[in-house]
Amino acid sequence: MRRQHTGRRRNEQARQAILAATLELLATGDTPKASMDAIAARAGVGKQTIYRWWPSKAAVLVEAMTERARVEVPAPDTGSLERDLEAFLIGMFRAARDPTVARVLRTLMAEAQLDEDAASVLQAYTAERRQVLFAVFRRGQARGTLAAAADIDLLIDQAFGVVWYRLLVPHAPLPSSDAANLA
Amino acid sequence: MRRQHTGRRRNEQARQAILAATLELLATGDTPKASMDAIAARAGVGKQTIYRWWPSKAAVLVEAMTERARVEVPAPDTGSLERDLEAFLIGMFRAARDPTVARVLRTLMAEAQLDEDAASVLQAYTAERRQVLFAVFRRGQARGTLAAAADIDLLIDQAFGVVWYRLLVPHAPLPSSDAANLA
Amino acid sequence: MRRQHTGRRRNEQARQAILAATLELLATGDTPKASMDAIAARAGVGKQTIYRWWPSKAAVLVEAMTERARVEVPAPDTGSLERDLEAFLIGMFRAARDPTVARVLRTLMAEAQLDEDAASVLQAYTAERRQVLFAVFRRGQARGTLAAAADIDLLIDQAFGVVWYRLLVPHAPLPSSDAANLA
Amino acid sequence: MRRQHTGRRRNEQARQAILAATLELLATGDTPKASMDAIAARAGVGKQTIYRWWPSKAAVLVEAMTERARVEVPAPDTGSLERDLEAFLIGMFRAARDPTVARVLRTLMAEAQLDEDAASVLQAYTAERRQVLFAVFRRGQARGTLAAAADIDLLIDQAFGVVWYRLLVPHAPLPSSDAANLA
DNA sequence: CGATAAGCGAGACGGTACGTCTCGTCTTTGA
DNA sequence: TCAAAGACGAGACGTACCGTCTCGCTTATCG
Repeated sequence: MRRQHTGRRRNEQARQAILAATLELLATGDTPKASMDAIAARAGVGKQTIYRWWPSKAAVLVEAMTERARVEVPAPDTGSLERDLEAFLIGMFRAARDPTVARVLRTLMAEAQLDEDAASVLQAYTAERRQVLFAVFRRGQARGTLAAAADIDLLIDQAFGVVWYRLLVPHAPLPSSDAANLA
Repeated sequence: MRRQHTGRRRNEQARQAILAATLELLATGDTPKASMDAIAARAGVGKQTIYRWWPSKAAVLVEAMTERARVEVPAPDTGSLERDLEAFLIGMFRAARDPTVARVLRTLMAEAQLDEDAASVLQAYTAERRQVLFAVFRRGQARGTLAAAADIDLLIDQAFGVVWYRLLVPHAPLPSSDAANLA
Repeated sequence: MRRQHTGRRRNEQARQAILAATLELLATGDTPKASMDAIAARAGVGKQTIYRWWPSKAAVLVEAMTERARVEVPAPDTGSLERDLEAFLIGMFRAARDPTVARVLRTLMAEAQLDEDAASVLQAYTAERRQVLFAVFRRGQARGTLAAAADIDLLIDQAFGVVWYRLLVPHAPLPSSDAANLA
Repeated sequence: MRRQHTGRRRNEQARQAILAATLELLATGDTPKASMDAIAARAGVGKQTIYRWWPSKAAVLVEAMTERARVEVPAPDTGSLERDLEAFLIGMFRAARDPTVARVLRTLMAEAQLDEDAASVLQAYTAERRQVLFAVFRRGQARGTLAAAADIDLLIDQAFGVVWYRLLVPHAPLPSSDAANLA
């Protein structure tokens, strides 16, 4: 019988240090200085340790964001499509207003345009987020609040589109009131 | 009286060659190979000639895009807000479907997240594009087709948001039918 | 107690390749083509690897020369000042007649005039070479063959001066017979 | 019959300004900042004006040196080889002690190693200087003070070699006393 | 006096090399 | 067997000069 697992186990402390270092580096200064070398140095970790567990910088970014920042907006189920939607949007807007989260998302997006692996990481992340909103709309259709013919995908894109657009081309804040209007 | 202009004039041929080389490099292959070195080499131009006239890669991208690709969607004035809007959106979607334009826009967006003055270049470009759509909505309000209280900025963000979102997180095409629906 | 040395060790193969490439590039052609880029490319090495270990091109040149070319003229001790001196000079002339060595020395000297820390590299190299000749003259003084009042530094400068001068302003060859005359 | 000379004449003021600017730039600072752009800018002159009259930077250096700095050591004829030689050497040493002259000579030598044209300029300059010393030694032979079999070329090389060597590898000053010793 | 011909300051041009930065991989040693 | 430390090949970045090439203006000579 083969040995199941020898050697040292994954160091949870290191993992935390890496994610923390990533966010800290992105939080400070205007220009994002979050190079892999910088992250490793600040986390007191070898670069290989990062690459052992994450396939790319983007993956680190996503995990840092979802684990430590509060981006995972819950999908409420109040019984009313409008209220569910508004709650979701307000949560999303609030998260996006956090400067660190904003920075992470922007860096992630940039990375995704330049690197194929990063793109698929972002793809996975957004797909998962879309799923939540999808459920909200589906419930609306089930209840008859939303026309069965409505193009849910397009509706979702409108919601996420506004947030991303304001994140990436910062021309206006993201007040919660807009979330309500949008709904 | 001061002399008006001394020294050799800007070489228009070089300028064209640079813009052309930029688009060509972005058009080919999956990974964007549009480094400044590559652009200069392909254009048969010294790197300094690029840096003399454009402050950043982003600036080159925007100029290449607006000059040579057909991204400047006109703002029609048919008398009907709905028709104007639909025409604009369809034009925008069509432009975004061109692979080269898409690549340029994505690269530009990535650059803008990583580099401060790339950001201001993108800012200027989007502001100008927003202006066009702004006029359309204003006319709608003037005619009473659109509620005076409507948040035009938010409406504009919805429109551009959808396009950018689909460009940057490619999960679905940009069919013209969606443009109609959106309107 | 501090750790002695962690991390990957210096790659001796890379070091050799760099020094070899340097000499090869200097050996070929009339105009010296030994740019850092060219050296790195020919050695199959990243430029950073060169800059990690040598502060300047001059440092690479000196090391290439002392390691691979036979410039380290030994200091004989035959018992006679005249014979020692002649042997040293003949060795020096012979080395300087090698086209590659000549090219290296000339490039090194040029670099030293234009770059401050190239100058200190050359300084160190020449100081070490002077030391050898210094010992020869000292022995002469000890034996009484050379007047105690003789300005050894000046004598050394005459010896090296002639060689360098003929290297840098090539108006005549460096026949061994001259070395004898000089002695 | 062909026209002799039409058009504007060479601007002597510009010529002087160029030579002055060259020396001034070499005189200041440790690192030689005498780029052609810098010279032209400081002289208030177009670069083409320099290249119209001098084939290379080295040519400008030589002319700046011979025209404005006092390097042209005269060849005295006192009737005694020893005195002539000493006078010449003292003059040479004094000139070489001037920091600006030293800088010019060093830059010139560096240039000559990297550039073929510069090399021939230096060749011409040194050949002319050698001529002067050659005459001195010849007179010595004529008078019988110097053995007819003496290798004059080698003697000249020793004299110039010492000066150049101390200029290029600055390890000791150039006191006039050494000039006497050398003689 | 007007045509023709240089020379001039200014500065853009195609190039080459520089030295720095970051990426993701590879290697060594200590724990 | 894992982890830190850190060297490695690769390649883009933005800057500095080089020597050449226009521009439009100024100055000289000649028909």
